[in-house]
Amino acid sequence: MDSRLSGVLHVLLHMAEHEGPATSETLARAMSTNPAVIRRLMAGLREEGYVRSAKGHGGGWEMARPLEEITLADVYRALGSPTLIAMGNRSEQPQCLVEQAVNAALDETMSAAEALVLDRFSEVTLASLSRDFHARMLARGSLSIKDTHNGS
Amino acid sequence: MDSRLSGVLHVLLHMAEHEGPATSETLARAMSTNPAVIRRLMAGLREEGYVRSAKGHGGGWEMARPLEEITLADVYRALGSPTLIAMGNRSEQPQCLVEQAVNAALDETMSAAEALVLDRFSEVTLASLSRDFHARMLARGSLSIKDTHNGS
DNA sequence: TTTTCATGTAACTTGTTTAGTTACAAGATG
DNA sequence: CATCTTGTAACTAAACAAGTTACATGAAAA
Repeated sequence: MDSRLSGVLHVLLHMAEHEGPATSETLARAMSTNPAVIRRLMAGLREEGYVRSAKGHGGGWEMARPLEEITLADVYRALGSPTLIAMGNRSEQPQCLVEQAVNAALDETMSAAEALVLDRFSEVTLASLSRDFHARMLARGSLSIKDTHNGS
Repeated sequence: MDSRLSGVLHVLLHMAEHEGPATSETLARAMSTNPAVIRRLMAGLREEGYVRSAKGHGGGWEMARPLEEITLADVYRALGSPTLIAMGNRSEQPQCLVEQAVNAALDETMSAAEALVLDRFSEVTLASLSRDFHARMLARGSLSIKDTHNGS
């Protein structure tokens, strides 16, 4: 199952907590994955201007805009709007009228579900996710993000 | 992409139009696929009692209940409730509080979308799909289902 | 200027899932 | 008993995300 959105949000919040630029290496360790995966995930966000990257000493990744100004819908689009719905039609543009009727019914429902998701995404900012994270940290009694992960 | 629901609905409506039992062979031709695919698709529906199958001469597939009594939700469940949403979490039960916050936000949205789909499915019967199909047939001026497919 | 660090990106491998295919056993009808 | 049809397992093919490896590019430090 596609976990790119989940992954990239995780990365972004870690970045936001990080003092100064965070390298792909650092982020990859926090996510138990590979630096190249981080770079691949972030490519679209960089192009859209949500994050910045720099090469060489002291380089790495930084937020380029405030968390308040970035919604989940922005992040989702920056990933290339990957498929949300797992069920599709057997064929688009079928000649068979039976299949047309089936497609019409399913399309209507799936479009509504997709619209619902995008609506909600557009109403959640990275800042609100960050607030939720800090609330969880208080609830647990952790003082730093470093206490909060052991590889995951 | 998973097109089993689309496929099985297509099969069911063809079956409903068919005089007497329809063989897997016949249905497979109408769907441009293989008889074994039809049998595999229908296995769950047979177990749930929505369709009947018979071996030997004059055998094949028939509806076991009126179209009016079968909803898309019934069919969906008979398929084993395959995944509706294509995006998931990187890991369930993460230790990382960042990931917990991300998961919570995504889960909430995805659950809502899934509930919306299932709600709609439960309100659409095979009979209503069939009515839509017949309306399309009238609109096109076809007199028989046989005019409506050339392999699809 | 040379070394080191870090990103950018392509290519390949792996794992998972659906669809399609083949083959054949089991059972029902003529 | 011959034929038809389902039931099911096993295999292949195609698609796709994720992980991995490798190396070119470019920036900072020594």
